[in-house]
Amino acid sequence: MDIGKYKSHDRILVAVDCIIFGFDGQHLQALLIKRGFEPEKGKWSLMGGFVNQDESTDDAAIRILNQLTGMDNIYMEQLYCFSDVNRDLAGRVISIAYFALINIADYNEQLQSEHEARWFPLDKIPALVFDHKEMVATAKARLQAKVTNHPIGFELLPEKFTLPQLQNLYEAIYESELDKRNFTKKILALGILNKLDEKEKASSKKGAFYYVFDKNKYRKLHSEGVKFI
Amino acid sequence: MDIGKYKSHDRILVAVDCIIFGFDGQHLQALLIKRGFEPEKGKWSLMGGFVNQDESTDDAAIRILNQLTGMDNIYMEQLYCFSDVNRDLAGRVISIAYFALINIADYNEQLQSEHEARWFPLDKIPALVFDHKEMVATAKARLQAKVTNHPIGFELLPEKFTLPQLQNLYEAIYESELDKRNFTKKILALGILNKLDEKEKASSKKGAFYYVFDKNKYRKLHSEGVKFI
DNA sequence: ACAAAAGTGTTCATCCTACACCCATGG
DNA sequence: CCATGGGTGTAGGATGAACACTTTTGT
Repeated sequence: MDIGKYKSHDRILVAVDCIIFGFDGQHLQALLIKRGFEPEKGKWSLMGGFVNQDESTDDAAIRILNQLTGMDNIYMEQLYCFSDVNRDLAGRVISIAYFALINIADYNEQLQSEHEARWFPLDKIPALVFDHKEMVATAKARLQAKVTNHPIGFELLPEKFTLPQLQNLYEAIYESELDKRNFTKKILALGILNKLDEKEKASSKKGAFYYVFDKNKYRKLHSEGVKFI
Repeated sequence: MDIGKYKSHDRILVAVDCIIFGFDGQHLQALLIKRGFEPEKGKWSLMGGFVNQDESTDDAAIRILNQLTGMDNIYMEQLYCFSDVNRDLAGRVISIAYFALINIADYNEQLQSEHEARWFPLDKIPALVFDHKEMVATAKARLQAKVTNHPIGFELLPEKFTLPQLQNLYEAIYESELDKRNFTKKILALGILNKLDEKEKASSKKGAFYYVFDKNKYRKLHSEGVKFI
């Protein structure tokens, strides 16, 4: 491909870094790895990698996420481009950050060990390389804002979940407690959850009914103006 | 600077493109230029340019915006990274799009001519090069979302403005009409506008009082949870 | 029987929406 | 004096927040 007039301009290394969120039932977690190469080898880091000539940053993020988790079809969205001149100790690299939401139970523990990956609760993130701390903070803020108007919280839960589990999730994301009755009322009023006959009995004696998110009902409703929790 | 282990990776041309919004009192406008170089020379385009090794994308956007408008201290925020492999006809270029809000009256007409720049109402944007149409659409959506919770509309107005002018602006952004009484009530209740004694008499016989945005009052209030219009 | 979590309604305050007339002034 | 746009208040409906007791069942 002819690069024509562009020849004389600076070319820059472009990376993607992924903030991967999971939920263990109580706390919101981020998946971090021990960085495997210099500089800063051995330090905690987001999973990342370089963007190739023949792939979009979206494709690169998908590839890199799959490398770490073995998972496909993960909810992911572009977060922000971090481009400070000295953000990477080894040279000029701009990074397009992505955040991903995964059901922590689907996560393949086996792959984890190759990269020395570990989940950290968001309030216990260790020191991270470069500007990764800022990336995590930005991702958390984006998640909080987004979850208010979009049904992405379900990405962090198993297919079947109970209302108490869902409420715990929202409480973890918002870092504040919600009223059980108001929460139930609001979420059920949306008409996007289907109640199953089955109960989850592990976490209480009475047991809580399972629900599933009905994407079709949501789409119909989503023509205009959705408000979540 | 040592680029260490990164040497073997692909380097990519990184551009920024600016969606520049202005407001003429009635319609929301975007500032476009006739592209001055190949490929697609002579076609309508967003103002853009390449990011240098020694500058952040923010700095590049500021530089490029200044080149076109001669203006500094412009409200600008990063929009999105567009990175499709074939988005630029002349080769692999990723573009970080920024959107800017300027007071159209401050805009220096002189500079305009160098770049053959012109304002276009948002509903009359001509065909644009590459993926710039998508960029404009994304910027418009972001502006609509952002203006609801953040006092950035004022960036599009002169320092002194009337309530009818402000309402026209919000109507232009939302593409819908607002009730005058409700609008006035809501915006004044925020307590972030200072009324002047002076009236604007050009657009009506009675004249409308000028107001100014009080950034300090806003900051105090902004500790937590602002809702705008 | 009791501990532990699930489930369920009502009241009050607040916010949003709809709506119409008088005012000031330049021509 | 009249045409034009500026300015103002209220009532009804919808939404959000606060709040406590009963149910189920495993131990």
